[in-house]
Amino acid sequence: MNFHELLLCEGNTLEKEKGEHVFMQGDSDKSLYFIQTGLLKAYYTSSSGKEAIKSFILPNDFIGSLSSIYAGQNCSFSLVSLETSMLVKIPFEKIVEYGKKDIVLANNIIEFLMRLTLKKERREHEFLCMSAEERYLALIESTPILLKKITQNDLARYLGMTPVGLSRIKKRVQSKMSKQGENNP
Amino acid sequence: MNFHELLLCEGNTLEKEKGEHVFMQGDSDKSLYFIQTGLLKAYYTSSSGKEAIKSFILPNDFIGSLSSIYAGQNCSFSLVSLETSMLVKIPFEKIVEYGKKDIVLANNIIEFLMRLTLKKERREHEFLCMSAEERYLALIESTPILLKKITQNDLARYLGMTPVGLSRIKKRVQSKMSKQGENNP
DNA sequence: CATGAATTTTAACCTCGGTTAATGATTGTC
DNA sequence: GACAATCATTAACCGAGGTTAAAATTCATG
Repeated sequence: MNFHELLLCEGNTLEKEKGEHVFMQGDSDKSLYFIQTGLLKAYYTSSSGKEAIKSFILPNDFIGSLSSIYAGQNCSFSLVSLETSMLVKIPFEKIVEYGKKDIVLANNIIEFLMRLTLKKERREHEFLCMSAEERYLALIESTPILLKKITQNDLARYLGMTPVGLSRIKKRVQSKMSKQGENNP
Repeated sequence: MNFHELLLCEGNTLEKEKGEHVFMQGDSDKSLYFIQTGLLKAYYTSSSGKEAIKSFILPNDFIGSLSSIYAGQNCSFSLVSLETSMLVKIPFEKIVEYGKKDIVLANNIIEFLMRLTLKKERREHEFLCMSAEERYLALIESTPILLKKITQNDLARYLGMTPVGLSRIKKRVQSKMSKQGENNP
């Protein structure tokens, strides 16, 4: 059995309208969600009420709170739908259970975790080595599709800055671009 | 077979003196390293020559470059020994090969990857939601042992700031602490 | 112990991005 | 089409931390 087959036989499909939450920070939710269509955002809310966006989740991505699933704590972030989205929900327990019996599935899970780790490493690298402006430029390069679907507000909170800061950076970048376009002496 | 047994039968032990590199950014190295004793640091070097520290590796940790192992690229960071260290090196290919045949090992790998992902998530959370000062305080709480073994320079580069900045923060924190110690009116 | 090298601290100056608040632009809704 | 609501831009001010360079401290090694 592979991951996809497991989803079909053990998963439940659910639909979330724009603005509906799948779970909230502080909840206990030991499920994994597979996104079929739509767009979601995973975000932290700090004690002072500020929002920081962990990730956007696109079709064919998975999402779930590892700290709830694995570390025995509550969800460290909230998950909300930005567009009407179709999800498949599956208890993580089921995955572990089948993974213990089925080696093909176990290797699917390994694949999936490796890809996830690689993604997290890239993000770590960006925060460690790049300025806010560089992170913005890198995102334009790597995921231009996302830019069309999300607000500037959300984009800023994903890049680790405020919407005001991002607006300033955009302006700065544009003026650099136009200078680059001029005939250089 | 479990992870530990695989290391015994397929791994090679090697010793690295302080200052010796295991691999350099840009190399191709598709091995996983298990640290028995000692201390290592994994760090990025930016195009402008600046260093940012990805992680410190302590006994019983694993380290390897996922981008080389898995993404078919070169190592995105360098790995250097900070103290004389004993490592066990194993080609990642071997792990995959055995993981395809042995379900106990496959589940060991899943365990290991989950723990790694959880660690990366915590670090992502710190960069997204905390100031440099808060990250410093959090590290004092969570890993005081590390503070005794590494230089301020390395600590700063791990927290995403300069040694000068860290020195300033330390001073600020100390003055706060001493104020807290006074009799509050 | 003495010397030099590395590490840490301090100071002066500067830049980037946060904060607050006002102003425009867009969007949705009745 | 008018209104509110949300979103984006702009401006003024501020503070955290970067940069550079010098001074102080610690460490290593002959």
